[in-house]
Order: sequence, then structure tokens, then C-alpha cells
Amino acid sequence: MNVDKAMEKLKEEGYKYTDKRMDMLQLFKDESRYLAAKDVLEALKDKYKGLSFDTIYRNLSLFSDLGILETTELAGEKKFRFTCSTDHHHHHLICLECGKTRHIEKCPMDVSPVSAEGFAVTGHKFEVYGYCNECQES
Amino acid sequence: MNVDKAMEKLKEEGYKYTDKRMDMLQLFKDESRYLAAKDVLEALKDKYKGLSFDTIYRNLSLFSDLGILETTELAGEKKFRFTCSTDHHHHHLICLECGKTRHIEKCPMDVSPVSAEGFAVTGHKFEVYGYCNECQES
DNA sequence: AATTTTATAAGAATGATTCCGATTTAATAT
DNA sequence: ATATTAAATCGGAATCATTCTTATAAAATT
Repeated sequence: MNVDKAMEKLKEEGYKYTDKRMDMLQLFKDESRYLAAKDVLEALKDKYKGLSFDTIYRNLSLFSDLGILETTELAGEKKFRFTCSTDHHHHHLICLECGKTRHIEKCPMDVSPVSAEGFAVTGHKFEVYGYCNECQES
Repeated sequence: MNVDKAMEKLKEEGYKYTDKRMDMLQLFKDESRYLAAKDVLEALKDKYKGLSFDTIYRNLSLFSDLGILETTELAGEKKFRFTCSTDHHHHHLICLECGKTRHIEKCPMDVSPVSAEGFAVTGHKFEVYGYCNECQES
């Protein structure tokens, strides 16, 4: 997934092109890590004075619905990142400080699937937490 | 972990015995599933008119600090359950409807540990979601 | 350029959680 | 048993993330 593909997808689905959407996507592309709504606002508020949380949240949610962004919930906040270009299902190692990630290739559900009698499994979450190189120093 | 052991632990640590704490613990024992603060309030409000969220949250947090309750975050809410009596590290299959759980014995970090150059791993989360027998019917 | 539809701003509303000051209660000392 | 002290609780205000509402603005279409 990249910015152009994402904008194309928006168009296909009948959504409008706006500079704010473009810039939000570019931000996620540049940062390639998990960001919270307030991070996005912080990054764009200089360019767009009066930019509202509503706009941020509405677009984050839209992008997420269209598969442009991946989402997780961490420390009581929803966090978003550009969907990884690798197509196959995978998980992340996540820096608790800055949100930077590394891929985890092996999915535990492939390695040893979890199931239980009478229990209908619908999903799973596997995340490993820690601190990346840079964040360990501060 | 059980109610008596938990009350003992409270005593050891210099916390006071109160009926509300006792009843909260008994509730978790009886239910043996993940409950949110509001579930606890709901269950106890008849017996204790005017029971406040502050009391619930303060005690949930205390119990959690003392290792009496396990905690997870699900659908934007903190959820708590009595710490499983099995001592060893394990994970859960969780019913998204009622919070009931099953054990997952194999920890993915044992089966195939995740690590990365320069990344200091501090923790992980593995949860499998679905619907239990009873909740599938409704 | 006019019309239609979607996007946005600004702020109010919501829901979960935490904080605060005053009061009550459990444990301890008398 | 009573007085003292420290912790627990109440009730409501404050906070934080998120969603909703209504009026306005901007993009796409005619």
C-alpha cells in the first residue's frame, strides 16, 4: 500500500479528493509507525489551522474501513499505521515509546492453531512489546 | 487464587478489610470471567446503594496491582478476571459476548520466541476471540 | 456557472476513567 | 469499650479519547 494507491482507492469508492486526506496519508507513509489521532492532529495543525479532531477521526476510520490503514488498541488509545505492503497475514513487534514496528512473520495460529470444543473462533491478537534502538537511549 | 487467599494478601499488605472488597472478590470468583467496572457496579449496587465508580476502580486497580486480578483491554474497556489458579504463564480464548474464557496452554513466545536486533522486548499479548457455546445461540 | 453531494469546523455530547474534598469506617491504641 | 489514626468511601467534578450534530465550505458533476 502506498499513497497513490490509497488515493486511487478513495476515488474508486466514490470518496472525494482533499488535501487533508492526501496529507494524512503522506504522514503515515513517511512515519511508517503507529500513530494516535492526536499525533496526526499535531503533525498537521500548522498547515491547517483549525483542523478538527472530527476530521481526523472520520478519515482514520474511513481509511481503516478501506484497508488503507491497520489499527490496534494500545494503552487505551486507538493507533493506526499504513497497511504493510507485504500481503500475507502477519503480526508486529511494537515500540511502546514511538510506535515503530518490526514484522513478526510467524503467526501463532499457523504454528499451533487454537481451538476449543463449542467455541467459535473469530479472531486473534498477537503483539510483542518493547523499546526500539532509538527509544532505549532516552 | 481464591477469595480467602486474596483477603489474606490484602491484610498482609496492610490494606483494610471491607465488605465491599469481599463482595467484589466473591463476584469475580463466582463469575470467573472478564468483567468491566460497570458490570461490578451493576452486580453490587442493590446491596450497596450509592456505591461509587471511584470505589470500584480503586479496588480493581489495587487487586490488579497485588496480582489478585488479571486484566486486559477489550473494546475500549478495561476488563478484569480472577487470576487463574494455574500458576504457569498462559493465555486465553475470550468470548466477546460474555467474557468467559478458556485456557491456551501453549505460549507463542515459548513455541517460537520473537526477538529482533536492538529491540528490547518487555512483554507480549496473545488473545484469541470468539463466542462461547451459550453466546452463539443468542 | 449552477447543482448536488461529500467534507469540514466548532463545539456539544458521550463513555470510561480519574481526581478531589468531605465524611465515614476499620484497625489500633488507650 | 472508647478515642485515635489512617485508610476507604461518596458524590460529583474533571479529564481524556472518541463520536455526534448542525451549519458552512469545498469537490465533483451537470
